[in-house]
Amino acid sequence: MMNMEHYRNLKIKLTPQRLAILGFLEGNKSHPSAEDIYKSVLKQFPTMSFATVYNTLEALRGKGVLKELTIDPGKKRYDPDNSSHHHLICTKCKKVIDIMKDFKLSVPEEMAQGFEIKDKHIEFYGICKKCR
Amino acid sequence: MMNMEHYRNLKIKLTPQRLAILGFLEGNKSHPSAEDIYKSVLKQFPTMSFATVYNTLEALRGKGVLKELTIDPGKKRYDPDNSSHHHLICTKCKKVIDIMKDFKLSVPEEMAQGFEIKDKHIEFYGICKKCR
DNA sequence: CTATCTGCAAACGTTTTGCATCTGT
DNA sequence: ACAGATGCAAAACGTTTGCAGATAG
Repeated sequence: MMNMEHYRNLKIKLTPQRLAILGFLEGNKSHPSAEDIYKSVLKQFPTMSFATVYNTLEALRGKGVLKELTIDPGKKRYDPDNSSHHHLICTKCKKVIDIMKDFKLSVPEEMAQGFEIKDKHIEFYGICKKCR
Repeated sequence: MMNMEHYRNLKIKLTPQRLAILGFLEGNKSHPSAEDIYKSVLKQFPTMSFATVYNTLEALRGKGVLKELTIDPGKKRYDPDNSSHHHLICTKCKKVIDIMKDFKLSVPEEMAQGFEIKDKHIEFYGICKKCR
């Protein structure tokens, strides 16, 4: 459980709406979309708007608190785990699970065309237990 | 250079618009968006519409001629190379180059939560020669 | 001949923006 | 007090759809 001090260290204004979003995201492994987050927080704050959701997500991304995932065509999804890890995606139901393993991959220099490689993300695709 | 017979084997109607799209994609390593394709074909066919672009791309995807890439948040990009390969993306200018290497990766069973893994795609991120 | 495709315009889902008001620090 | 956040509505953006007319096979 994250404490208030942890949140204060983010140096962003801690409004009730933002605390609700942070609370929803904390430990959340569902890789939610903006709408998932909006719907959840709407229960506590009936005046919540998408503007606030996106504003908060962008602020948190800027602080390195979360990652924007582009695994879903047509919508962004968010991952509150900012550590380096990978994803396994069910191609039927779009469920996403974390793969917490550090793969050491080397790209031959002649393939990299002068790029300086900084990071990587692996998407594994498959069919989950339920969908099989 | 693909010949007409190759295209006929696709068993889709070969309209002039479709041939123009196929011509643009052939050997194209730029990973274009729908708009890139639309703009290019518009020069030859001033009445070209996005409906036709998307219709054709979906038909070609169905035939296994191209891949839809989700590397760019907010828009799909298309890769006329349907073989298994990976991508190196410049985080500044969004340039994408192909990494034609077969990485053998194993996901520990206890991490896979009963998924049947079928495929994978690696995105490498970096800064390209020009942007450095 | 006819199943399929084209092109237009409207609709859609997601994300962004402008702006008046409000609030955490 | 005031920099910065909220919430509403409108706009922007990429994509999809409905349909009347056109065309490849």
